[in-house]
Amino acid sequence: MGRRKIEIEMVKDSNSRQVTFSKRRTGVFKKANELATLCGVQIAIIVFSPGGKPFSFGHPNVEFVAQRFLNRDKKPKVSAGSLVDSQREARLEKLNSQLNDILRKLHYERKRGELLEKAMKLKGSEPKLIGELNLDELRKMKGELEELHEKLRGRVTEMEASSSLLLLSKKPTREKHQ
Amino acid sequence: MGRRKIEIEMVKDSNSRQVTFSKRRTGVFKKANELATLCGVQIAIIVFSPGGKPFSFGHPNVEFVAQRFLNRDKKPKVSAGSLVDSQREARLEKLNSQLNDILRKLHYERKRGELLEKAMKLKGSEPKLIGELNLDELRKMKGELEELHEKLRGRVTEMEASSSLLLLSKKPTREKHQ
DNA sequence: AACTATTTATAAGA
DNA sequence: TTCTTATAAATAGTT
Repeated sequence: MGRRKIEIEMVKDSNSRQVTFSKRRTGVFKKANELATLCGVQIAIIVFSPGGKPFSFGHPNVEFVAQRFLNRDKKPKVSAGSLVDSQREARLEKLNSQLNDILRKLHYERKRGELLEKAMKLKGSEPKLIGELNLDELRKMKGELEELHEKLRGRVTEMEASSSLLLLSKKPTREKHQ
Repeated sequence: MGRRKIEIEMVKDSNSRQVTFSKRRTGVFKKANELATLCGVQIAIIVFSPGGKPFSFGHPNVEFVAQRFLNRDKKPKVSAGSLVDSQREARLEKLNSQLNDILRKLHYERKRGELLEKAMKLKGSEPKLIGELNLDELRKMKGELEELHEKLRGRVTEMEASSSLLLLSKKPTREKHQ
């Protein structure tokens, strides 16, 4: 986005990397702040510099957002007893349920993959199918591949959101950074 | 950044606000991903939409970054709570670990399925493409597929490593009753 | 979801 | 680190 286009891959020179980090961290935090303000939403960011120093940004603050994230599907408990105990039980139940659900989906996807592969082989076995792909098709395919890869991270994140919560919920904290 | 400059203040119209949120959330996550890749650093973002739905992004994943952040000034604990507590922690961690593992596999399978499907469509779509083999183009395509696969594989490995580190670094901790 | 006119972010350079 | 500036990228308003 500057004098030249750069590839999004690890900057090799250590000094340049630190410079890039500083500039872009500022950029990301600024964008996050704008998002929070424009849309009236809560957001939290935690990032470690190449040197391992933690930076964070939160609107209204990291703790608050993290707590909301944690508590998003908890039911208010009134009883005395051990709140922690019941929360743990709930977490376990939820994890178990998620696990089973995911396992079913995994099984389904594997089957589907197998079937598709077989179908592919059938098609591919015809010598004639190895054909001249025109440039348009190739470009399209390339674009789709890139798009897929782009989407990958988001998907992973979505699916992991729930489990990450459980880990987060284990400790209260403090923060102050940036 | 568009047709007009806007003030950074809450967007009044609810629908526009949701649209702005979607666009900018994508932008922030993309920037975060670029930062992580360019600088080889860890970052995590949690944000709630105007409708209250949670979104998150993490490199390598939210829980890992969060743990690193939360543990950054913790001292090793010697004593612990009851046996029951630690048993529960163990169960919880094991489940979490399993869940993450399965999620990775599921994600991989889904991606694979999508790719196969796309390849199928390409092959099946244009009969007249079936002709002479253009080696250059085929090689290019093969290369891209391999690259994608490599990236997927790297991602999985990375996450597995993080997962292990996470488990190693964790200490059973007591939650505070609030 | 797509499309562009503009505004922003930022890579290099100082 | 901070500033400058040429260019790449993000996105506001529109379709």
